[in-house]
Amino acid sequence: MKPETLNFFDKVYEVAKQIPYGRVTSYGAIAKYLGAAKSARMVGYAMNGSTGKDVPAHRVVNRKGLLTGKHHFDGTNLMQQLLESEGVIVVDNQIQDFDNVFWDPANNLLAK
DNA sequence: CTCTTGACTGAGG
DNA sequence: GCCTCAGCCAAGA
Repeated sequence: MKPETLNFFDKVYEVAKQIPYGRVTSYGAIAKYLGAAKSARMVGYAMNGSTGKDVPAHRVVNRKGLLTGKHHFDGTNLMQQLLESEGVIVVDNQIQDFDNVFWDPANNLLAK
């Protein structure tokens, strides 16, 4: 099947599932990997339906490492707790040492 | 079909 | 480094 066979949303889910434990990435990184760097917002929009799809949406944050999507989780601090459970330091909805835990799909699914 | 909204990003001040 | 503006594309009303 061709990549075009998959919907944009499905592609986002597939990439999100590839995020290793204790790592995070940004919407833009995923969007760029999918060839839709201009559609970073669509990634977030797609994640809207990620709940209940085995997609670690808590590992996806904006380029600042800020947990912009935490409001979409059940609890108010659920997203932060999930990240901290994986060894990611989160303070005030923002990931600490972001560059260290950042995971770029284009630099791992391809190069690696 | 048109308008609004949005889990974003980059550029400019 | 922070704030504001504009561009981006898809889905829902």
